[in-house]
Amino acid sequence: MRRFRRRGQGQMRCSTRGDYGLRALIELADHYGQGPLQCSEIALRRHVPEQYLDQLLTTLRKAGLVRSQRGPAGGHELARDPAEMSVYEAIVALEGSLSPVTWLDEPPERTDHPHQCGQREIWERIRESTSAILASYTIADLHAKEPQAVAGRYQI
Amino acid sequence: MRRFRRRGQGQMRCSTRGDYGLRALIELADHYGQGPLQCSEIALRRHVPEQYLDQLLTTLRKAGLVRSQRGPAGGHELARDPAEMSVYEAIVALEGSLSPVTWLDEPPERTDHPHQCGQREIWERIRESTSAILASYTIADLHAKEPQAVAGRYQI
DNA sequence: ACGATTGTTGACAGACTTACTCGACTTTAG
DNA sequence: CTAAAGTCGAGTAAGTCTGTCAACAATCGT
Repeated sequence: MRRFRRRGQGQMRCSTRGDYGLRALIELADHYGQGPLQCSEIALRRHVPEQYLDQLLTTLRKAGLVRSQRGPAGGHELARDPAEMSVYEAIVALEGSLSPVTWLDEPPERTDHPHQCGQREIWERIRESTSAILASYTIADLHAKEPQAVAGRYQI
Repeated sequence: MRRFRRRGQGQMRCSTRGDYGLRALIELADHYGQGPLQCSEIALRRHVPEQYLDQLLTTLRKAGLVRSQRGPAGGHELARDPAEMSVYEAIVALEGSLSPVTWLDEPPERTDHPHQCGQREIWERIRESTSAILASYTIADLHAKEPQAVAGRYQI
């Protein structure tokens, strides 16, 4: 016997990427159809570090969720109606695979541990239920639920 | 605009702790009622690093899932019938909170970002469905599903 | 009494991830 | 010309994950 270590709080987590990215999408949903918003303004209003948000917007653009306009008075806007954009798409773009265990994305043959076989079914069910829940919400849903204090302008 | 970085594969993950710990519990279930098993033997048969497994067994013992016997011919055994031990208990003991986002474990008041409010409902539903799935399996279920090749003795 | 085995505690290391920041240069559009 | 986004490449501070190593105590069978 040797030792053990304190446990942090949680596995299966969503990082700040998902959180910040969703905040940006909600802010964009708030301005949908009213022209592009600049990264700096989104960052200011949603309390996200600007240069970090920049990376996230690039990710979202490459995933086709956001369109960007260069030049003065340019900025970012939603590529589609927020009611047609699921939270699932956003989270997958921002966070990557939803697999709770890394080996779940690989075929069972490549998993060299027959000792964990019984587990595969469990984690697959969890992944599916997680996906289904995320897919059942749209960006518009989140936008609609947000408190008015935040929907107002420039709450610092 | 600045840059962004390659994304790894996945958030919301279960680490090797959960995997290894479950393997150990399955092995113990295989010997349930036949006296204690030593850490070294479990490690050998389930291909888990021995000293790491040691920590995990300590964690499982403190959570009341495993009983340990000191002295020669000592070892570890399941504290209860594997059919009465849920995978949920094991994973919570091994991995900690099941919250997909850290702030979910804190009360909404303490969450100082009203910008993420709409998200709380989503992540809570995911946590609940994950818990329900894990709670619906027992260690005995996993043990029963395991291929015979593994259930045999000393496959190296 | 001896030896095998677990219990407890503390330190540490290497690889990776997360959350960022900074700088330099390019492209687009008013 | 300038304001904005696009692209590329570095780097950092902190934390986590997966372990290893060492010392010492407690328990039990022989």
